[in-house]
Amino acid sequence: MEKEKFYMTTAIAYTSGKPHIGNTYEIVLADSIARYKRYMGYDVFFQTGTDEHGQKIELKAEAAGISPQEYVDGVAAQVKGIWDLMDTSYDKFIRTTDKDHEAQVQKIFKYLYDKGDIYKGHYEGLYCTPCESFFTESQLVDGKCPDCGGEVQPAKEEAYFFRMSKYADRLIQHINEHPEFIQPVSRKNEMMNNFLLPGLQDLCVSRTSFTWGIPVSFDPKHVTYVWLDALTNYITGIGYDCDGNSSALFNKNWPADLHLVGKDIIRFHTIYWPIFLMALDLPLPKQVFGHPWLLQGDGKMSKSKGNVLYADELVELFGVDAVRYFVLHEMPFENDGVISWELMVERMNSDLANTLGNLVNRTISMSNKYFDGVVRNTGVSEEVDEDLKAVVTAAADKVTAKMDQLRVADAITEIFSLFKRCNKYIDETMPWALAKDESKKERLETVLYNLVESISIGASLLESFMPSTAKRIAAQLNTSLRSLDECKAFGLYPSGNKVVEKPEILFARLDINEVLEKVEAKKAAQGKALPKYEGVADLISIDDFGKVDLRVAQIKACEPIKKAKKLLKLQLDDGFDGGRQVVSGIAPWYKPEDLIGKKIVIVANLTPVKLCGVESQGMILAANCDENTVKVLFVDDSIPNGAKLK
RNA sequence: CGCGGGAUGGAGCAGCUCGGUAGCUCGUCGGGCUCAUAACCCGAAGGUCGUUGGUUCAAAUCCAGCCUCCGCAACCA
Repeated sequence: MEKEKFYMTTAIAYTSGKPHIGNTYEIVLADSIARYKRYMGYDVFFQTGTDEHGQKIELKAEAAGISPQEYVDGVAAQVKGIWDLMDTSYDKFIRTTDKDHEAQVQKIFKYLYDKGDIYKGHYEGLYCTPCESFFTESQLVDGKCPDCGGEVQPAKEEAYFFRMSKYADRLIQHINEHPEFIQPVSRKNEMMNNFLLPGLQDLCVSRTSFTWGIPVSFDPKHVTYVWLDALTNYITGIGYDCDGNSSALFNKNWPADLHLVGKDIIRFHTIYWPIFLMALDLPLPKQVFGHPWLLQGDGKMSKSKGNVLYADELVELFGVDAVRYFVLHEMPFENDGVISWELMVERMNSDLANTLGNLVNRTISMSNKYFDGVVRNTGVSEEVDEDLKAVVTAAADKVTAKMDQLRVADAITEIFSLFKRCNKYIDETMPWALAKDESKKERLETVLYNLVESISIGASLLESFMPSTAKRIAAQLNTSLRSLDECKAFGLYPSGNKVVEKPEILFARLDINEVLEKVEAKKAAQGKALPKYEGVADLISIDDFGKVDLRVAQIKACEPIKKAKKLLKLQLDDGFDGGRQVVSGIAPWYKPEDLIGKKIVIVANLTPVKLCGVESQGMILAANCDENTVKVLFVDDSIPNGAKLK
């Protein structure tokens, strides 16, 4: 019988930097699904890869002093390295800088242009120069820029657009007729209500403001803008050809059965991507699953503190399968999961070391102790065996049912229920008591056989999620992992087989304090310690200091900025005509009326910037008292406005 | 009114779509057992399911408002 195909993808990772544990989560989740589908008998093709174009990368490369290509080569290798480290079984790793991908994107762009779905147009609207933003008539406040209140003028900028509206009705119909298309369902309503029903805007698909992208073949000053470039990887990666010469792989696998993406980009995958496909006359993917995020909890880990979690660091401390187990287990289904060192250690100890590791260990130990490792089924059954057998043989179907709904965390829980049942069985049968009675010897053999058999099945089911652990268990039991069907029958472990003499510790228990110490030690080793004043910035010369022009100024007016939570807009008398406007992130600590009239110190020669669209011509000095408190530096009223500090 | 998510015994979560005994893991306490990685098994305590109101015979679950926490965004110059 021909195997049914199953084509699934992850989102491609953006190569602006090293992927952290949250990115890694997606590939591990996808991998466990891919492996389980194979296990179920599907002919799976599993694609992942990297998204390598865009302005951000251009800038990063420039900052690093290398070409964008060199930059993305480096990051892509890093991404692939982590995917491999996590033991993921992808079939194809596509990069959007692959030549065949680029060629196809150009062809697709041209095709859609010729077809009239892409047209050359303009960003047109009322432009606010300081804010560098376009607005529509309705967005204006009193005919002025809603952000800064400044004058706006009509302006336009050339760009290519995709006619989204043309296909909107078809898409709405498709979504309504295929309730399984967007998963979880809660996302479906979000898409419909927020984007589709109000009416789709045409999508800008080219840019002229940067060059690191796929040029539009017939208008090379434009490069293809992100979504047409990135989303198409799902078809180009398996050999789509716009001219009609698609590969056999493509013809077999398209449409995709599952796109696995982060919930943040589900919109692009359930609206823009299907519409692109309609325009190309291709069938739509069967399902898009927007998975939740893995967040770093407890405030002890954050980007700003420079201690973001990376998969390779976690692996170093816990091992690949433990990290796989953790990310899969902590991610319920619809809600975001949390990761912290404490939670990692708890799961390690409780589930992996105690429930699973210890079970394998004690079972093998008893086999050796009582029967020199030989496991025989003597068929001396008792009532208690029945429930064990029922639980064990039912596990496969339960796991499959959960996996069909992509409830990976629940699927794993089912497997661990099996192991827990085994532990209970040991207590029920009390092998050590049987061992004391020579007449119970055969009963004892059966008990141990039942345990070994149950563990064999559990390990087999576990393989998709923790591949190397499953193999290690099988090796210790001196057996091979079972097929899914073989997991539904009890008694396939060869009677008379001999397990290893010395059980290997699968997962060692960890002490949370030791782990935290190691983490601290590692962090300390990484950060260059300053000998005397810890946390103080590098030394500068007096000349460097001289570059900073500090002045006293008085606050004349002050008001909050509507769009911002933390920002206040301050009008200052800095001793110069007209004064100046400064924006400062002190709203959580000061009310405007508390500040008016006060004298403060400002940095007078900072390059002006816009914050939340409001121009700030300097910065006021304030002290970080602790993590959550900022206090402004007020100065003596007798100091004249504009006085320079040194 | 920027977008989104959450609030369920000490901690982390499930249950909510399709109202009707509040469940799991960890922790705590008590007990059992000793094969095993101080592990395993059993039992107990502990919850007005954020708040107010509404619908209903019945609300953790549906509806409205509120309070609060959190992510993201806005480059906290």
